[in-house]
Amino acid sequence: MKEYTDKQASIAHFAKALGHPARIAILHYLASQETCFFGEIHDVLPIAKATVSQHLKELKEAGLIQGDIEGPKVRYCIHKENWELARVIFADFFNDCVCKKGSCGCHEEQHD
Amino acid sequence: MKEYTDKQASIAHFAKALGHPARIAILHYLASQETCFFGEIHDVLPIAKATVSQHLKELKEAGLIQGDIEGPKVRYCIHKENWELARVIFADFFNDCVCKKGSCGCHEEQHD
DNA sequence: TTTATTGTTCGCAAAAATACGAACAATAAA
DNA sequence: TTTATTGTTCGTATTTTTGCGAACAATAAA
Repeated sequence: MKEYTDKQASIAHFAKALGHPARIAILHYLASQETCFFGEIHDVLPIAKATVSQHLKELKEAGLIQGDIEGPKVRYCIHKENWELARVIFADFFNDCVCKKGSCGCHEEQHD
Repeated sequence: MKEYTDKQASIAHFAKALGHPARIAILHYLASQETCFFGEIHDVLPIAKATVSQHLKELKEAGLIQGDIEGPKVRYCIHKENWELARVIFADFFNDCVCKKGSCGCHEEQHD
């Protein structure tokens, strides 16, 4: 009956931001390019620019990217510090949540 | 203008399943308990049992947990193989997506 | 100054997610 | 067999997400 912990909320928040293929594609692209203007991101995605802008906004609000205005263009980039934070949070989560051998009775068979 | 890759869809799919604090809390609980019956999970969450059941269904459909019927009860458990798969997928993703020094022009200052 | 270019915001529509109580099915207990 | 326990499914309401075109603001170019 307790509420969720800050940690749980934090993990869920990052995960939610990563929970759409367009946003994953954006992050993949940002990591692969020399430059990362909005227009280029838009060019490699199968969605309208208004939608791209929305996804970028969500990633920015989650802290995963940053956007810098450069003339009439906007240069986007992964936010390194928060990215490292997210990496650690997920790594810890996957480590904490291993179903230790014997911790529950469902190890006999792994069926679905 | 291309569509998303299978990899991108896969990452997003797992992330989406992790994108709610109740589901994170469920996974935390499953990893911490000797037994993991539905009722116990319900007891530690601040939501109705119908909602708990729904979240468990989503986690199961994402492949992250499994449920075994035991008498009138259902014993839930993390699905080890898929859990490892997700762990690797996320670790790779966070490794691939580092904004390499000099890869784009936004390293001078890290403001938001 | 006028005209392009660039990207955000607005307004809206459609779809999906979240949540609940009630009804239900299945097993166990009396 | 009847009753209680356990968890899922159904139906529904509310909210959030996703997506688009059009309008807009800001800078750059002509």
